[in-house]
Amino acid sequence: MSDPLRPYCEIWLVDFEFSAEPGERPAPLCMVAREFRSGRTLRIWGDSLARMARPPLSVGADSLFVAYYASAELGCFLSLGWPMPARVLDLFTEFRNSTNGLPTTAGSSLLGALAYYGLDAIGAAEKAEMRELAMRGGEYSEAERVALLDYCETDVQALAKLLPAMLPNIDLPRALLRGRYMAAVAAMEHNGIPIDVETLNAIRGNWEALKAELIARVDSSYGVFEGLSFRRERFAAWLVANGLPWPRLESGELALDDDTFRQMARTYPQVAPLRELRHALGELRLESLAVGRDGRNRCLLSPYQSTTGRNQPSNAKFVFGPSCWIRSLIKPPPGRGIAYIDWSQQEHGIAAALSGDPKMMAAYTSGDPYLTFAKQAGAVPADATRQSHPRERERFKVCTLAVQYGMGADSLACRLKQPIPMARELLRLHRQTYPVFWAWSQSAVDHAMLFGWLHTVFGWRVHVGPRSNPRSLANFPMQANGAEMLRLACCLATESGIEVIAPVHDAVLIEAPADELQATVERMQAAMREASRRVLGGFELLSDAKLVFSPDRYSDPRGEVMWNTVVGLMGGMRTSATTLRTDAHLSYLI
DNA sequence: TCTATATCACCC
DNA sequence: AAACGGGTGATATAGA
Repeated sequence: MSDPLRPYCEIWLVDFEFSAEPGERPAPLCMVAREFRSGRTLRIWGDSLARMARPPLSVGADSLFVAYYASAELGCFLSLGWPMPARVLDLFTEFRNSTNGLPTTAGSSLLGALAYYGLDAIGAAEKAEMRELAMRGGEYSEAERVALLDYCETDVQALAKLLPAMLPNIDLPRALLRGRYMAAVAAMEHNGIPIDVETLNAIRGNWEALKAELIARVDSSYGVFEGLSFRRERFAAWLVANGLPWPRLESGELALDDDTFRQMARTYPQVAPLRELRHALGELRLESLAVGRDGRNRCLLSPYQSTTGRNQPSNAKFVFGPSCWIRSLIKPPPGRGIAYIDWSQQEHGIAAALSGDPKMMAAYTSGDPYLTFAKQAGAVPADATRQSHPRERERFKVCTLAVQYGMGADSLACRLKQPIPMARELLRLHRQTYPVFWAWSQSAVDHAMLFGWLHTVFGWRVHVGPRSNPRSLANFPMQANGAEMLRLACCLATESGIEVIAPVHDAVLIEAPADELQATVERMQAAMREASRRVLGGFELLSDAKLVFSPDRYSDPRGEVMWNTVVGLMGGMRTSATTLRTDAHLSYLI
């Protein structure tokens, strides 16, 4: 059997220990690197690393860089100003890919992978102790340095055992494509997202007071809060006292979701203020947003974490995690600009191209897939526009999105607020209009059931496990190939020097000097077109770009009202406690 | 008092 | 029996 590693002159197994404060770049403490074949081992403490202009190991295309969760090691490379290795094999990613969809007994950590392959490892307790020592930062005694280097070396030894164990099941060319993305991740994490720290701190500092004030004003006529907490029992008592009926969940508990509140507020307007209060209170999570001393939002992007291979950064730490009004905190520094560029109807385009359905491809290419679907189905005349047939367009749009998620007629009817037969008819029209797509979609589910797995065009795999269902399997080719496309676009862009500062599932955020932003956006869009061609066998997806120049801030239309409300209230609280500015959205509250 | 679970809100 | 894909996280309450 041929050795896939033979083309590589050197194979370096690399691990860093580093400290990582929230929002900061990793600060390397030490590095251990071992050449796999010769066993030659480098053990280098941080101060020596910092003096090296280049890595003390070969990183050219004839060498292989092997790590577990390589974005961490490559982040240390970037902190040290070192070039990225040309060939990266990330065993974390490959372990995820080999177990994806199956229940893991010991997680996807290095220890989990060792356990999975029946390899011995140091104890979890010892590992935790050393991680703590590394995270502590500051000065280290000679004994502590030796202990950290020894510990770092145990992880390299683990790599040395893991590599041969995993190699027979690794498709190396595709693994290298996945590893390549870890370098892009390191670059994006290194860059971070510029944040308006002054406003962030103002909101953080005033939020508790604002919450208490809002509750005090509204709850005086309800008495359903205890401190800052809504109490179900108290609300139930209020309902009884006021003679209001209220929907309940199957479990018998009161239904407290916003939709229920909205519907009930129509019949019983007296609950409307309570609804707005609950809505406003539930809107903020800023305490954990990870912003470094340079005012940039940085956190682990957690590549390959989701089943479909998407990144899965912490919603609490990442500025794109919480509700979208928080994004108004994104603000390019003086002299610079940012752009949010997203593929248009990415999953629809993927479904069209990979299924090869000619009508669906035509619908995508038309620029308005939803209205074109309505035309193809004969529901609107050929000269209809989104102005002339807005209702029909909306119905066919919701239907198109519903199909991507495997929605049934009942749920679609509910979403459309239309009778079930109408939803059934829409779904029937979709099947009738796009028979090639449906055959392709069904064949993916059949393949999964027959073989027990599915994979993307570049080999990201999901196994049929206890959490699989026909809808998630049918959705996998669209979402997972979308993730492939984003990863490739991030690779192409970061490698060509574009400052990509965040990936957002079907979009990227980039930054550039203000006078170069327009040109950089065009280069990014070219990279996104190329990525779509590579994934979709030549089919090009379109993208939209939104540019923001300093001193403006990023803003999402869906969050503008809430942002203005919060900033207005904050301004009022700082200047005068009695002259809070009013806003239509929170008119009940203030 | 701590933890597990259910529910809900938000994102693409 | 359930019927909307992939997620994270806060909160309220029940149970140990």
